[in-house]
Amino acid sequence: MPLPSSTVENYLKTIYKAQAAQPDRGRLVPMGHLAQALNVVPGTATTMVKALAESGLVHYEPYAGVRLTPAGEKLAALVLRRHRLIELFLVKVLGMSWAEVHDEAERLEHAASDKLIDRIDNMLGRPATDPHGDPIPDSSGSMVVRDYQTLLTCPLGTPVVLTRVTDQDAAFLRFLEGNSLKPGQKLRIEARDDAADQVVVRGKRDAKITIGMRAAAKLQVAPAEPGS
Amino acid sequence: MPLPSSTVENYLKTIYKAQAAQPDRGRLVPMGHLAQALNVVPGTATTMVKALAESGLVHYEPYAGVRLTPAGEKLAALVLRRHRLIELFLVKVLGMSWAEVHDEAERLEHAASDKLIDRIDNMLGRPATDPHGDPIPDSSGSMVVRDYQTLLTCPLGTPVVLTRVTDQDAAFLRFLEGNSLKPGQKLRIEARDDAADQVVVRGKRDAKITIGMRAAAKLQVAPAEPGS
DNA sequence: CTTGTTTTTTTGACCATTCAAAACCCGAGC
DNA sequence: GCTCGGGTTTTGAATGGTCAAAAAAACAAG
Repeated sequence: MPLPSSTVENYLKTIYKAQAAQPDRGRLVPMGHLAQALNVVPGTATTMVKALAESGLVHYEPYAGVRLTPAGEKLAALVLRRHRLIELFLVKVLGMSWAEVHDEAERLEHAASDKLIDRIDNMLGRPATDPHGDPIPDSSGSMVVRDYQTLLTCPLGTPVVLTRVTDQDAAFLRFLEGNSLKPGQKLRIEARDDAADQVVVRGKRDAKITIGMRAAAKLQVAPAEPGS
Repeated sequence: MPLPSSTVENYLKTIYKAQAAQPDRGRLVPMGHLAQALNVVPGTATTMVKALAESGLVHYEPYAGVRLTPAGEKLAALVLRRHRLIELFLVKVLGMSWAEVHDEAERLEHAASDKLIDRIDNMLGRPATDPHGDPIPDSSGSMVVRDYQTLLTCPLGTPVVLTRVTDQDAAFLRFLEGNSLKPGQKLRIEARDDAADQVVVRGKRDAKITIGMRAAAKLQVAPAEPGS
């Protein structure tokens, strides 16, 4: 009943993201994974998750893992909503860099009221995605999840649009920014070489950028609209 | 050494404001007053204040009270800075009402980084006061404290400008807003009647507003600039 | 199966913050 | 000076979140 502490919000958010990241979205998230993502020892995660289960926010199976209940999922989505709207706001309105907004939003997301969030949402024109291309849940906690290809899986040669970057690491984002690799950017894959761990893309003004496969997997793309 | 928790920040801020509110700015703030302002029982305040004294942020005299050290004063001023810049930002940029920004800022002030605050400060043009007319400390923690008259003490008849409202109560602020009593508004005191507990003010477009003396004491004014 | 490794849970402890209530101090008035 | 009462401090306990390390369960082979 009482409003969730920021710790609880962080647990829910982390479980949510872990669930979304694994292939089968309904599978249990192992405790170890959760603990690592939250930077706590496994025992701490166990304790906390049991409390969350107590309040009906997660389903917990000892020695197996944890999964959000519908209630927990909604709460997590609202935290994500706050986080992503704040990120976009910081970039669009305050002119902050793509790379530095994550940490800021990480703290502000627990302090911003629904009223403030709604005002921000409104001011930004009810956006669908944040600066990284991550979808923003609406105020009821539902969002449109789209499955994209990555630079590893998309077809060679055909034009695509960068839609989403699934890594918030500041250094990585700065690298991308330096190469104009931001959501919305049109690209074409020139070559992929497994052995050399290379993906070669043509980006802005046909600039050639070569990245490794692990990085390429973090860049999601959609087929380019023909009419643009 | 570690960054202060929001609890610590709140204690410092409250002591700061209590010191500023009492006639002799260097006097000790009694524990009871502090506890009441923070909504904790006196014993809690004692415990916390002893810890603050331990870390050199306050000077504490048992059974007498507490006062900020220079270090504590600086920290408190920076919290106030964050609070007031956030309030002004919410009003100016997000179009929120004067009356509702206080609570929001109360939480955000503990989550906003220096970088963000500086960006806000910059965007607002390094303002000197917040929406209530409270002065905003600069990034080094110093601010210009000006002593104003109040509607109780200012001369009758002569034009004055409302400069500061020393009460954050939302209902009170809504009342003021409804009567165009916001900082910057030109006023003239028409009459004061101790017995009737009345102060009669001519405000915007000569509208006549009558308020009680306790309220009048919360409205600070400066002599109106002749050239306007 | 039994052994060894990995993961998870349990246990006991700690820190920050808080309250309730008992004990204490101190200045006002007699 | 003594006493009373209000403010203050102490004490003991609770809560939320955490860790370290011991114990237990699950898993993967041989």
